[in-house]
Amino acid sequence: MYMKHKRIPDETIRRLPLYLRGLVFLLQEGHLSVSSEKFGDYVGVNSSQIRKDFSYFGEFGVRGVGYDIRKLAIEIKGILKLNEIHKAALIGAGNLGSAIISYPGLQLYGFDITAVFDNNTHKIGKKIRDIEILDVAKLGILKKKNIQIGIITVPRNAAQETADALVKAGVTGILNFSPCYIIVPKNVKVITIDIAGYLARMPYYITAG
Amino acid sequence: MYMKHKRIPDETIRRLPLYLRGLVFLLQEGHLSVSSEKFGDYVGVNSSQIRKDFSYFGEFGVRGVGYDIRKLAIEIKGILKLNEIHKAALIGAGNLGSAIISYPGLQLYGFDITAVFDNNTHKIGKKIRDIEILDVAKLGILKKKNIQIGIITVPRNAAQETADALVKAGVTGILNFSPCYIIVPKNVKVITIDIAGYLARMPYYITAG
DNA sequence: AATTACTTGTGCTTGCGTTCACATGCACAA
DNA sequence: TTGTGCATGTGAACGCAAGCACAAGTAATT
Ligand SMILES: NC(=O)c1ccc[n+]([C@@H]2O[C@H](COP(=O)([O-])OP(=O)(O)OC[C@H]3O[C@@H](n4cnc5c(N)ncnc54)[C@H](O)[C@@H]3O)[C@@H](O)[C@H]2O)c1
Ligand SMILES: NC(=O)c1ccc[n+]([C@@H]2O[C@H](COP(=O)([O-])OP(=O)(O)OC[C@H]3O[C@@H](n4cnc5c(N)ncnc54)[C@H](O)[C@@H]3O)[C@@H](O)[C@H]2O)c1
Repeated sequence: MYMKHKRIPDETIRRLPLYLRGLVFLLQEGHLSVSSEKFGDYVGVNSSQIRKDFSYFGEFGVRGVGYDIRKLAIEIKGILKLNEIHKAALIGAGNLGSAIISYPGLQLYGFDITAVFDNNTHKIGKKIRDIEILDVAKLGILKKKNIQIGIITVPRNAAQETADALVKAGVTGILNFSPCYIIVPKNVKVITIDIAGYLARMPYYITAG
Repeated sequence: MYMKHKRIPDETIRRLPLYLRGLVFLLQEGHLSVSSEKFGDYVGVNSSQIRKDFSYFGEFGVRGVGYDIRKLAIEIKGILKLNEIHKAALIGAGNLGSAIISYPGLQLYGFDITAVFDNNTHKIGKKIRDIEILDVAKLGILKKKNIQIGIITVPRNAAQETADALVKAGVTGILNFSPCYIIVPKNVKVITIDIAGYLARMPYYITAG
């Protein structure tokens, strides 16, 4: 893959999964190629923004024609390192955790939740979607299983200790749904999704005055 | 409330719920006042960023002393229009929808999901957390109930039609969990949370090379 | 070969957001 | 009343991101 020497904006990285998803669905709808203009309308991003985002990584389109959807999707998968399956572990098999385990949408990006943990003795040993819930004390097996990604869906007050345990088990990427700031070594990436926080902005936007 | 004439950055609005949450939890831990430095460490934001964010709305602190947590929380609630309870409707009582209905964390910001809809005849009439699931065909009652906020947790291919129905029912703010771009009139605010998209960035960050 | 229609890739401008650095102001003590 | 310590509030500098506008390149037609 041809690579530019420029710094890549983090906002660009943030949009790439959105683009990839859009391309996959366009393919499913029977399209084979698309212009930046049409694609921009489809995913809700300005067309020159899209062209610029791609330009950081190479020249993926054909002037006067547009982009080959299949080819572009492969390029983006490569950039995001989504070419191979990524195994992930989920800690906290509660309401949200169960929903995420059952969510087929993660497959689109090549993710597979292959290990689930909890500390509730009533839940340990049971299964969700054919995956047995394990005792969180056995988190150490992630190293053996070579799992690098952890998803935290435990209550807020258990989030930091869970993160610590994940790091100890060799995890280098954490997706955190608990509404709190988590401290990790700087070689570990944490992405926190604060669902309630998104909703909390709504009244500001929709209330007159 | 004293108001500056400056334009307020959207990123500032995005951080306010985070601040409010941090303040509430600090209060629960017994603190009464906090400095921007300490608070910054607590929520994971640079301290001068915090001071600047507040400065768009007034002078909430005391020089040499810090911020009165209770007072600051009230100010932020006022800015975000979270002083009164906001009723919300949720469409799609599936895995994710059920988790969100059961989530107590929305109360912190004053949200109350008072109406739930689905189109599955097996679900209509049943209850989740004492809330009866209604037929989505009856979405029109939102106008009578004066509900302004809708939460979409239906499958992707039903998201746009659900949004259309919500808009028709008078909703002006939509929190959308479906992985797709939704088109609405410009007096309606849509916030889309693409959970899988967050996870999809992880391999880029944690993979060497 | 020349013309037309179309769309990409990108230099440049503009705008937005973050961080620095310090003057300002408060509290408390001597 | 003066001095010391501390933390806020903000102008100014910096850095990052978005969008414009057009040259460059492709395809199809005459
Ligand atoms: N439910 C939602 O829609 C929602 C929305 C936004 C954020 N969240 C956040 O996600 C997290 C989980 O929410 P939930 O509604 O699924 O809660 P839940 O109580 O249904 O589930 C939490 C699970 O974690 C387990 N657990 C508790 N402590 C543990 C520990 N130390 N180690 C391992 N497992 C442990 C519990 O046994 C339980 O199964 C919370 O932090 C919550 O704030 C939830
Ligand atoms: N489950 C997750 O963890 C998760 C994560 C990220 C995104 N999402 C997204 O959230 C949405 C819901 O996911 P889910 O896992 O809860 O799916 P689900 O299938 O469990 O639930 C969907 C619900 O919507 C109902 N429904 C379908 N069409 C409808 C219509 N036209 N009107 C009203 N109700 C309708 C169904 O009867 C069902 O109860 C999907 O768009 C999914 O992509 C889910």
